[in-house]
Amino acid sequence: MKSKGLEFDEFTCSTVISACGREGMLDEARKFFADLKLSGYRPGTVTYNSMIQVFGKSGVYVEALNILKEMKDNHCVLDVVTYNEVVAAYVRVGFHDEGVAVIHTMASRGVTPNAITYTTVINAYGKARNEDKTLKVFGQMKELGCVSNVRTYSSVLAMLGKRSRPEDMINILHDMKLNGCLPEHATWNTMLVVCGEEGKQKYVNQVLREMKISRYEPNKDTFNTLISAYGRCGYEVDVAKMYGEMIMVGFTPCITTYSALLNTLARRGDWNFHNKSYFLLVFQALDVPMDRLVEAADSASVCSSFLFLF
DNA sequence: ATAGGGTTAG
Repeated sequence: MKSKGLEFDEFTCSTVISACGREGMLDEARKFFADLKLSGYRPGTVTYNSMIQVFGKSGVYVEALNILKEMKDNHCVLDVVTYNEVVAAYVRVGFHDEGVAVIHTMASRGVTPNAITYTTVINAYGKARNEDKTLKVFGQMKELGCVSNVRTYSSVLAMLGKRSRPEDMINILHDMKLNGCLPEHATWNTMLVVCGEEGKQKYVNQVLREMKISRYEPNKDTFNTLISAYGRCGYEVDVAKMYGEMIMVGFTPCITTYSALLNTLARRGDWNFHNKSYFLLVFQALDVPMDRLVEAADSASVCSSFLFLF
């Protein structure tokens, strides 16, 4: 471009800078940015934003804040992306409360926080298993009239999953549908993952009902997740039912499927002959190929005592 | 042109 005498613009600069960031080439980004300015280019909002992203994503938040300061000193306009990057830079290093503070700052400066802003902090609080703050920010978002989307809901659901709160998850799912937000494949998988302990099979059943109401077509992953979920609850009958249904609708079981079946057995822990014959009968009735099961056991490093069962 | 998320075994 230079040899042809073409000038760089905001498109060129942000593209180069974010490419450096994706590859973790911080020094190259620094040099490119410095050279730009030396050549007389005045960076605009998008170029500054991409620089903030580079340092924010890599956890060098002090440098991200320095870029922000330079941006202000040069009277460059700060937009919603700028603030969102600053929020991301803070939460990246665990400064969640500082991230929330940025939401207030931006609002007071006339830049309205959007779903991305809120989802960034909601997700961060969720990953930190901070149930109270996750829900608090989620509530504030709603009060201020910012509409949640599927990503916002996913973050809240993931947090509730980590905290084993299936009732709340189902409430959130209802809220989601009430707001016309459609659950995605992984949303359903997330819903199913929590229902782990004894007695939780009713939640798996409930989620399954919700799926049907939503006319959701389970894919292969969903069936694998369902088999695992029922397995974790110790509900072998439904494990078998799901396996059968999976075959019926035409999905080919894979290593994950067999591993989930194996782990259903392994979880029981009592390796007496009675269980052995019972499951072999069930598996045979379902046409589960034994060689595939052994292969799964092998690849999944299931304990040798389990292999002994066969 | 730059910003946020979730996925099955153990």
